[in-house]
Amino acid sequence: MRNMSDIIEQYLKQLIQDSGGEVVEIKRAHIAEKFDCVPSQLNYVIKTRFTNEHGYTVESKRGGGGYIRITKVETHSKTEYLAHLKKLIGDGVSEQNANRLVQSMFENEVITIKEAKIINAAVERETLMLELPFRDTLRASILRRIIDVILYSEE
Amino acid sequence: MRNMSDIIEQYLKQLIQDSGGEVVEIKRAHIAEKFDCVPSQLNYVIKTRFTNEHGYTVESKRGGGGYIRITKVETHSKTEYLAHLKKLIGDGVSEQNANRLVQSMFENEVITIKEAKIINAAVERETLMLELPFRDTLRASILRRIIDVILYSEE
DNA sequence: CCTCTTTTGACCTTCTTTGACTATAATTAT
DNA sequence: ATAATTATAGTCAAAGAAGGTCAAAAGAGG
Repeated sequence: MRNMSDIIEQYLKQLIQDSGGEVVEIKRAHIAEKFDCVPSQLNYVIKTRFTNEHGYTVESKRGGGGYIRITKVETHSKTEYLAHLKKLIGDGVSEQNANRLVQSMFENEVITIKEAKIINAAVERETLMLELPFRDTLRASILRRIIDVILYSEE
Repeated sequence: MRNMSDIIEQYLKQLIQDSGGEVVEIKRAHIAEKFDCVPSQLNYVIKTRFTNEHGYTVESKRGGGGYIRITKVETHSKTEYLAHLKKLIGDGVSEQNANRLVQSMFENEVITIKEAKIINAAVERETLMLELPFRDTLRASILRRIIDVILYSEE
């Protein structure tokens, strides 16, 4: 793969899978050493690839016996999961976060890849042709409506 | 041969063929060096010879480990039909006409019922929260973008 | 000549990597 | 108990590594 951050991302996701698909607990320094990078790179990876929008929760503790725990958000109940996403969207959402949400929905098999592309296209910056902050508001509105539709058509 | 852009075009198409005829991933700077031209020439080549209309999709990423990926898309039989729809949409479209278009796409099996619902949700009056005539303009923009991804993301 | 296409380069934006400095928790020494 | 030390993790900004944009200059064709 292309770069260290991507590699570490994959590694962590594998760890989650291997441990039952829900959670993983790591030592920051340990992973950093394994991949021969600075510890703070782990923070970067987490901040860009394991956000709420991506469907993860991260907890950590400093000091002796410290750790970083990454938990995958429960998606067994599609209803709750989608309600959760709607909450994250709120009244406004950036394109970056929107993409993360869509990615998460795809990974959780709520939508297909084609649906993901359609949704992303609908909320792209260029498509929405508006200035901030209206653009983020509109994007949120569109996404919330789409999620509603997905909720309906599941039943 | 005639000029650098044509040569690079041929080279890239050859690369796609050699790798199974579907996709190629390059480093812009690397190709530029190979042909002893400025990196931005690659952008020119891509913009003039690997467009959607030519049957290609281009994705890219900046920063460390960056790349440009060119994917060849089978131009399926629906191409003309969708181009026609885009023309109909033009710079503005009412909700009613939008719904008709979406319905038509569904009936022509260009999209699934769920995709139809998603698209309709995205362009609803309520969702778009704008006054006329901006609303119709925005709706047109969204629909045109969506048709593009439908056209060029097939299979 | 005039127009269209190609070539170039300066400047911009985005993403990643790195490291110095900070914050917090546990352990050990006083 | 309290203080000092050690072990972790977090933050933030600078440096580095790509790719993107745009318009001027150069070239090709009619």
